Amino acid sequence: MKRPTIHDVAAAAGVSRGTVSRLLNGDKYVSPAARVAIERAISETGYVVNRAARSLVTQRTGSVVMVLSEPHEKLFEDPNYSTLIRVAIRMLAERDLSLVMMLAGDEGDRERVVRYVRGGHADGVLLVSTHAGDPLLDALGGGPPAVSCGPVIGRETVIPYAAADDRLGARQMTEYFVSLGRRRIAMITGPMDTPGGIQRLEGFADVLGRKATKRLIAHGDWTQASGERAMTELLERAPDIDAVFVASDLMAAGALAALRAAGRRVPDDVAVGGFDDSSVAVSTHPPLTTIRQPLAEMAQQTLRLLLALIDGAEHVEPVILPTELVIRESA
Amino acid sequence: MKRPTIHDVAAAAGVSRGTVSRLLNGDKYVSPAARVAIERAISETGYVVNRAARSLVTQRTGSVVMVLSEPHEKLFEDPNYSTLIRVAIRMLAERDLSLVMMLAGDEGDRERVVRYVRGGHADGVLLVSTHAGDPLLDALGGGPPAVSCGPVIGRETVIPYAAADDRLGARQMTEYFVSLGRRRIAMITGPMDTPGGIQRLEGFADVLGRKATKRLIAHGDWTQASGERAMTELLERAPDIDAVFVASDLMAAGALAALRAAGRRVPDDVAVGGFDDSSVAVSTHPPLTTIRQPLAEMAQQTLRLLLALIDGAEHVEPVILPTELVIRESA
DNA sequence: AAAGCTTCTGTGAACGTGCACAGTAGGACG
DNA sequence: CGTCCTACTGTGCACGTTCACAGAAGCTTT
Repeated sequence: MKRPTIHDVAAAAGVSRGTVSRLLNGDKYVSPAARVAIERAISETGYVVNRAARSLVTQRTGSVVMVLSEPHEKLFEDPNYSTLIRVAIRMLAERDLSLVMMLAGDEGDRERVVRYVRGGHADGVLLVSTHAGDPLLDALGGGPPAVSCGPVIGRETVIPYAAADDRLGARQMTEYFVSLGRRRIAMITGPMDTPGGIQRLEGFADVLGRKATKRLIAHGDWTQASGERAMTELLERAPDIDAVFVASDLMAAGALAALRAAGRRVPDDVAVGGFDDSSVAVSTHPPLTTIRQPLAEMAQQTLRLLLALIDGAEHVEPVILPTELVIRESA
Repeated sequence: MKRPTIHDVAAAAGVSRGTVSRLLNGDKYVSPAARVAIERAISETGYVVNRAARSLVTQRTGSVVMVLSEPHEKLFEDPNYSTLIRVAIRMLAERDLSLVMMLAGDEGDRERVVRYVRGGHADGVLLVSTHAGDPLLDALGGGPPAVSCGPVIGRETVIPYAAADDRLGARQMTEYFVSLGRRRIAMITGPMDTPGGIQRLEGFADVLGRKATKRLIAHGDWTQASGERAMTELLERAPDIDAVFVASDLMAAGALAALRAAGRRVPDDVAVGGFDDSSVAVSTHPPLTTIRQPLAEMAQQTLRLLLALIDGAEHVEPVILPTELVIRESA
């Protein structure tokens, strides 16, 4: 019991392969009579086009590969990914493209990705959380179009991306602290080799100017534990702080624990602001005032860029989307 | 500048297509001389086998499709998925299989999945959180092998799966409460049409017997808000409860909020136990005592089953893995 | 009536691979 | 010396599709 081919459909409809193919590929020049006959034949036989055969001649694969560069352990800690995957599947499906996933955590992985992509097995590449200076970026050049969700920093040849305006978000939070009358405002940043690490600190400094001294700034690595450590450190260095802007909700959860351990009340003694508006923001006590990124729109725009490039656009502009302050109880 | 074909490699190595093909497919009967010549030719030309052409003749696609049946909004709320995806990519890559993702949230999605799979575009199917009575299951019958991560309940034709022993986990937590001397132990379950909803309640009842009265049981839908509601409800019905087993960490976070609102101290007045050992378990205050599922091993076993079936195994047995009690501060 | 459109249809070739088969050379064995 | 076996190699075909092309039929224009 073999699967029906385009031949079988053509025979059942009393036309030739060519006509069926034209109908399938949206060509004009198919008579109404042929059209209905073929459509009936397709549903009768349960025909589904064979993508392998199609790829062979069209030189297109009908798939886009999403490359996850995150070190394996912390993959998906970020709710960002789930939204991106969901939106990607959805938008690609509309164009009859499928999403294949690959990891690029170590050298072996990266090699595999390069072979796959350069071997012509994907029509497009969707980079996620690729780090600056990742050799993957160079290796991928010259292949199918690639975009990134979130900026890739430290590159001369810019790769198109859509991202939230991290700097704006940081300004919003810092300004909110100022408007609350807080005077000694500290910050816990992310790693300084990531866009989020750098830009959120920039926004913070934009507002505070020279008041953003080194003494009031500590660095974390996005993990909850690092947030706790950084907060403890800050309290030692500057016991009189009355607000702290933490560059991610998860680190902010850690900071809350450290503040509690030190006997500070939140927000009475110290106001705490997070970033991301992730699910932990509402499970902490008190719930976190934070900055919401338009995750769905970021994902949509990223895919829009990629699809445009796949369709042959020469060049696309990066997209930067505004963030939003979400006020809860921690500030 | 076309990509090199097997022809080009053969020519460069001074042999025929057949010999190159044999080397590529691990056939014996390739002379050492030919072997080195071909290997050099491959690396010189940068040859990568064309999967489409291969699929066409082998009738295999080299890909496995992961079907996410979760309603879209709550997709990936569960850290389970990230582990599964990671492990799946990894184990499939070892066999040179790629992972493609599809959604099966609504009727249109489901139709697409069925067309894709029945159209012969996947060598295997990896079902995730498929609900009982999902029409997808019937539609997929007769196609390539399918397995599920987590049991699919209420089916006559059982589909192979690997899962954590939910019932055991629930017993562990309940027994722990008993050992602490708690007397009025309540439970907040998941939806009763999911395996986790049913089996965690069963384990609870296993230990408490007739003491597990309806008055002490409330139902949630896995969301934090539902946990909060259920807890409030329980406190009204039975103000004297001194412990509550919540079927997921996220719902437990909601329950903690309700308890705090009611002025109960945790764990002094009421002990709280969660389930999953997800990331929220450590961001709540106090951190949750919970049940850890061996996520990585569940994923590995699920993939092992699938790969065995793809390799032609007639039948595989479901795998049930033990859970583990993780004691933190909430109980 | 001839020529030229427009609309539609069928056909052969090509995409790059694996597989079955035929064939060759060399050694072992009777 | 002939036969058989082993180790290896080359070749034709098929997989299912799209695309370019040639051509037919009907209509309009010259």
